[in-house]
Amino acid sequence: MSGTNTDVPAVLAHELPNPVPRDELAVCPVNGLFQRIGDKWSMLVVIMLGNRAYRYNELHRSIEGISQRMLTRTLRILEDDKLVRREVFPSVPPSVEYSLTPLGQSLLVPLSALAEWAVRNSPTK
Amino acid sequence: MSGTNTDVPAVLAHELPNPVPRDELAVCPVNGLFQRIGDKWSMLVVIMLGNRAYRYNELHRSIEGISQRMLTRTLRILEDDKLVRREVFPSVPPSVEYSLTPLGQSLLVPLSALAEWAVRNSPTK
DNA sequence: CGGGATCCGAGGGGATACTG
DNA sequence: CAGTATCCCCTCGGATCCCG
Repeated sequence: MSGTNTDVPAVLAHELPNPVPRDELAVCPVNGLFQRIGDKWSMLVVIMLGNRAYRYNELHRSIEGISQRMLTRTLRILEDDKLVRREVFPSVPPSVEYSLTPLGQSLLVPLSALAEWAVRNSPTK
Repeated sequence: MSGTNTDVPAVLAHELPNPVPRDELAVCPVNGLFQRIGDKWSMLVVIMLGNRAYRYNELHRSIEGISQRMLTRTLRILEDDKLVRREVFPSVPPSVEYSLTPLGQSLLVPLSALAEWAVRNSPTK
């Protein structure tokens, strides 16, 4: 149980000093990002917002298939992660605009690379 | 239901012809890959195998925290996706070796880019 | 050694209804 | 318009036992 992860790749070596307490592994930023990428909608929203700013219902209609609950939840999480910015315009009726932060935009780069890989290599099927 | 996804980013445009049946969206290779990235262990296994080939229990010990069930499941899925190759050596005791396919290795590139982004931009916290 | 089969809890995610 | 609240299902993933 002690001598594990000794030959871990460089990309993760930064995260696994060695006899890594498994709690540390859960907090690993790489896995953290991977988790977020995995939840059904996050990255789709990021990609949409990479296009331009959207208002709430506009986003809701554009993604079509996402529930209000999940859209809201996804946006809140992305907001907490500083990937998305939320701007409220106190008009009548109220208007809320979502856009990518600089951090969010920077994520778009490696993300697109991955998306292109997926497209280029078919659905594996 | 009809006029949606008209301003979808180029990266997804390939996948969403327009009045997209949501089943199609589920089959989208980009989302497909993202899902797989998200499930707790897949990409960790890919990264490990990016290092070198591993035998089953060796992999099990190296990741340490993964259950047999999930390791097996993850490997099977990755195998179906042609990302991982499984080789059985009919020795006594039996030996099974897992390694990345060329496809799997090619995934490693954009994946590392994403991992580096995650490391560079802290855990957002 | 390399798994498969089964059971179970946690939470991700959809549908629907309601609100400021 | 932009959400919140509730219910409920279903999958993910861990634990445990068993097998060739």
